[in-house]
Parts: sequence; structure tokens; C-alpha cells
Amino acid sequence: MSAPDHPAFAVTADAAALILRGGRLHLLTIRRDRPPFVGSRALPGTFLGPDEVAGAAAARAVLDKTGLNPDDLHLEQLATYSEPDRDPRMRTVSVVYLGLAVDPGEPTEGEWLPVTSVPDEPWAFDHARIVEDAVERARSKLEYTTLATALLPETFTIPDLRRVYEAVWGREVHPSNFRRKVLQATEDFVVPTGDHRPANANGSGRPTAVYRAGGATALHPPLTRSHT
Amino acid sequence: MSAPDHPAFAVTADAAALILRGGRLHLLTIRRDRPPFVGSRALPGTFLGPDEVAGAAAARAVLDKTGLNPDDLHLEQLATYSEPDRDPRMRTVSVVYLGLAVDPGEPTEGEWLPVTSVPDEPWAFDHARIVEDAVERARSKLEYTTLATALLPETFTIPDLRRVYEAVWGREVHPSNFRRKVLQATEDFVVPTGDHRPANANGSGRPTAVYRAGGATALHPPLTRSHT
DNA sequence: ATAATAGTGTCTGTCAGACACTATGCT
DNA sequence: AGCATAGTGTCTGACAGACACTATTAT
Repeated sequence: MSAPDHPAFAVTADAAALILRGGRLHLLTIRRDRPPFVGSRALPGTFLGPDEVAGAAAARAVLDKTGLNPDDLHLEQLATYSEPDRDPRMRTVSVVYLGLAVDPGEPTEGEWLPVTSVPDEPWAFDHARIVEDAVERARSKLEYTTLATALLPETFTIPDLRRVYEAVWGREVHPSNFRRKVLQATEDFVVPTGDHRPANANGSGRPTAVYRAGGATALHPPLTRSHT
Repeated sequence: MSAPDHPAFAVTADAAALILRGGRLHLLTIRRDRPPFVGSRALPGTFLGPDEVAGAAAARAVLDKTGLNPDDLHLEQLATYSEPDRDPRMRTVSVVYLGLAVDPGEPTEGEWLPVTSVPDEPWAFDHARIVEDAVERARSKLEYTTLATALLPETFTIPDLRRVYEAVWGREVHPSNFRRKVLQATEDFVVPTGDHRPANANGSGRPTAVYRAGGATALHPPLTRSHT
């Protein structure tokens, strides 16, 4: 298939899949069960099939291990890593995707790792760097897109949405100002369903209005995480 | 080299290289001189060498055709395209870079094409879509990064910088407000050299202060192209 | 009543666009 | 003087963070 003028490469699609659990961001990781890097933590990934687009392969890598419904996984391309020595076995180019979903419970293989607890244990390949890139991408995309709703179920409350921002950004967000910006600034970020739900498990607290994600994808103006 | 469990791919690095010429944005294009798509317009690109990182290959593809100095070409990864049928010859994955530089004059091969004049002629492969993605990326990155200086020589004036924004965004920018935001809002976006130069070729007009790019890479707050 | 949380109103400072005005070169 | 362009000052409205206050549930 490959002629002498273009060397052959192995191509993988990997995924940095994030969920919210217990108010903290978690990343899907596996432990490698074969060389190289046996026992090391790694991102789920798969070799690209002969007739497969990279995004589909990345979805496959995540869905195989999580039991998520394909429609509930939001994937977008993060970057491609092509350093010649990044895979000791062979020359491998990895197209990495950022994935966002609602917590589907424990994976069939692997573990949801809190992203704030930086593990001392080493990562396989260059995955430590990729994780950093992925988390930073998620943080910045929350500022100017409606991506946060991908971490929430179909219906949610404004405080739920605020907790997503707090978890991803790792800082508190003022409730009243957040509410104002979400509801007023960007048209169609969220739309009210008319329903309400209890404020918390105890039942205390004023009931909360329920919303769905609107059609907007970009936030104008952005929700800045800069100052304060 | 490739075992049965991972198919082999050809990998290319392509570049959407942009310059400013005559107040308009131009894109480096070539005409294909061999199948497939003989005679069609295409982005410069090259197969990735056996020990070459994709960014280096993209730089090589541009430098080979432009005579640019490597230090004068700003490259950053745009996206990777992996649709199975995008190259009729073989299965090809292309890592595409966005390139920005100062006008180096006519290329040794190819042409600087004004990006506003959408040519009716067809593009090779999926390059038409890639060009759209690249231009949109450039437009949005000018909002929140200091990327615009990559299209200017080492020293430039505030009106020069404004004309970059006008060319890339395709709209006028208010001179006085632009100046205020560049100089006040973001620390170290540009730094004055102390020199001045004539306002225009005629010599008429107040002389202009000269600046260099500062160390900043991100703009806080961003320069919005939204309203008005 | 008190606790807990949602949600509203408002004060104040900053920054946006808009634009009048001044500065400095040339012919 | 008049033209051309750079650069300053300022008005006004929108929006930011901050925070006091009200609303609605439960115990």
C-alpha cells in the first residue's frame, strides 16, 4: 500500500475524557497491561481502523470502557502528537480528542481519576503532557463556548452549571453574577423548562428552576475566569 | 515495521501560510503537478519523514517554496484531517498547521492568493475546507492572543498593527479605541522603540511611533471583533 | 425562629464604542 | 492655509465584581 516515497506510520486516536463527580473533575485513565509502560497510567486509545475517521476511533476507545451512550459523549479534537520517539515500539502519530460526558459510573476497565490529585506515578508515553493540554483546553473553552453543558445531564439548574465552572476552573464563582451573565448576556445558552426541583437532598433551601441547554455554542461575551 | 494489529498510514504535514500584502490577507497555494488533482489548487504539504515531527515537516513545506527564514515563520497546529477517502491514492492522515509570516515576495513555486477572492476553481483533496478552518482560526486567535505581530516585521507602528486586524477580520477598526486597548489593556503586547517614522509614502501626516512585539502571548481582555 | 439555598436589586468602577479635538508632518 | 495622518481627551452606556436583601423550602 505504501510506496517508497512516504514512510508508513501507526496512527492512534486517544481521548482525554472528563466528567464531573462529587463536585470535582475526573479523567478516564487506564493502566497498561502490556508493553511498553506496563502498569503505567495512560489515556484510553486505539489504533485507527483502516476505514475509520479519527473521531470515531476516539469515541470507540471511550465507549468501550465506560458504557456511555454514544450520543452522551461530546468529543472534539484536541491536538496531534507526532514526536518521533514518543512510542518506543514504532513510529506512532496520535490524534487526541477531548471528551466530555455525564458520570456513567465506574468504567468496565480503568478508573475515573480526580484531575486535581496530580499522581506521582508516571504516565505512559507523553500522556502526562497531553492531560495538561486537555485540562487547559477545557478550562479555556468554558470561557467562550457553551461546552459546560456537556458535563451535565439534559436538564440542570443554574447552580449545577455554576458548579461545573467551579470544578473545572478550580475556583469559586459568585452565584448572583454568574446567574446574571448566563441568563442575560448570552442568548440561548440555557432555556427554562418551567420545572423546579428541591435545592438539595435535605429538602431545605428554596427550590431551583430547571433549564435545558439552548442552541448557542459560542458565548458573547465570554465568561472570564481571569481576575478576582 | 507495522504489525497486523495496526494498519499503516501515510502522514502528511500541510500548511495554511498567511501573509499580509497590500492590506489584504494572502494564502500560499500551489498547483498540483501530479495526480491526483493535477492542476488543482492545493496547500503546500509534504509526507512526514521517518524521524521528523509534524511541525518541522510543515515548516519545510513552506520554507521550500517561499525563501522565508525559519525564524520568521510562526507555525501552530491547526487540526488533523483523517477522513478515509480524503486521498484517493491511499489512506492519508494530514496534520495541518497555520502559518503566519511577513510577505517574503513571490514564492519559488506557487502563488500568494488573496483569501477574500474565493476562487471558483476547485481545490485538491479537502483543502477548501481546511482553508476555511485556517482563516477562521486566524480570525479568532487575533482576538485573544498577540498573534497579529507574527504578520508584521520586527518593528511596526500601531496603525500597522491595526491594519493587520482590519485585513484579517475584514472590517474597519476604530483607530483611537484600538490604540487605547493595545497600549493600556494588555501589558507588554507592544513596547515602544522610541523611534518614529513618516506616516505614509507622501511624507504627509504626523510621524508615527515605532513599536516592537512585547513578551505577552495572551490578551486580557481580548480585542473583540463582535459588535458594531 | 433558624438554617439553607435560590434568586433579585443595586452600588460603583472599569471599559466599550463613538467622536470631537489637538499635533505634526507635507505641499 | 490646507491636507493627511497620528494621537489625546471625553462623553455615555454597558457590564464587571461585590454584596445587601428578599424568597421559599425544611426542621
